[in-house]
Amino acid sequence: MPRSNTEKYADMLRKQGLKVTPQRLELISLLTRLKEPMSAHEIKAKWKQGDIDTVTLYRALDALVDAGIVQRVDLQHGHTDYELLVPGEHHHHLVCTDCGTIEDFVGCPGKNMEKLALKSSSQFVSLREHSLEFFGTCKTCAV
Amino acid sequence: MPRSNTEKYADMLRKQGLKVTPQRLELISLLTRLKEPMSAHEIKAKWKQGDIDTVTLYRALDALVDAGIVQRVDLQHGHTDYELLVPGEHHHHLVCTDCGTIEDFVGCPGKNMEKLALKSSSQFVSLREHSLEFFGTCKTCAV
DNA sequence: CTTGCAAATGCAATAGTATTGCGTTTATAA
DNA sequence: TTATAAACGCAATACTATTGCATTTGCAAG
Repeated sequence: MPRSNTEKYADMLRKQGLKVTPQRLELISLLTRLKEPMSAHEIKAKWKQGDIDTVTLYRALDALVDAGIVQRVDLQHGHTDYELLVPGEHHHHLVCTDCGTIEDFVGCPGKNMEKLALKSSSQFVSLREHSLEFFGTCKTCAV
Repeated sequence: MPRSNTEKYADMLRKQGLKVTPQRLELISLLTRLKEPMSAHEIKAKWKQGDIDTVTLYRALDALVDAGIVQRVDLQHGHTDYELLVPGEHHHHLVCTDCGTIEDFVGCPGKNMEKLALKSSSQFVSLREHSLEFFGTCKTCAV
């Protein structure tokens, strides 16, 4: 990760009152380079600087999620996946149920949908987030 | 559960080549009456006829999901929730992140969204399903 | 109604995911 | 440089879900 990028994320951490630790920086670095949702287990396996404790990893992930730097994703794999949250650029995923291929979907009409959902609701006054994932078949698997 | 309803689901099971067992019927009955997504643990706790083995419950749930009678839902509770799938009436949920209140959202523009997602995709040829849940604050919790 | 058998169940064991408590280390502000 | 709250690492454990196998059962064929 280039120094400028590291500094960018370090600033984001400090702004949230979080300490800048080697573990958190490597975690961000990993997520930046991989650019695909990853489970805690996968992240641990890819760890470069020695090893990271599972608990520390989960706590670091929690912290980054709270700070709005990372988001959780459920791709129906039986565990939570994590990915870097590019500010201002919110996206979802297309998942191939055969081979697991993942493609990003960036054209989500999020605000409109939330408006629609709120309008039809009798109990809710505000919506902050939504999850949206598509499941189907990719070219390669559609014989 | 009225007899006619029981027979309806029994038929659905038989049509899928599945046996009609007391456990599966009580499971469907529970889900029918509760009408809110429930975890396997919650279902087990609500079991009337004696007790159901955890493994049997998970296998029954899997079978019903495969048969298109039940669907899995991820409400970010750290586990899978299950709910009855009313045929032809697909819906999503609004979840209050404070108190856990759940409200159904029925006006999902599913087909349109899938079309949109497919159009923007370079790797996918078909989409079969999607997950969509909203997270926000309900009236009661919005002081 | 009986019977045969594949499907379903129950139990024990275990895998996988995630969290808690606590003593030690470390980032950072004073 | 130092004090301290935050973060870390280790051990233990909780929770969610699955596998293997012996037993039971739904149900179709006779």
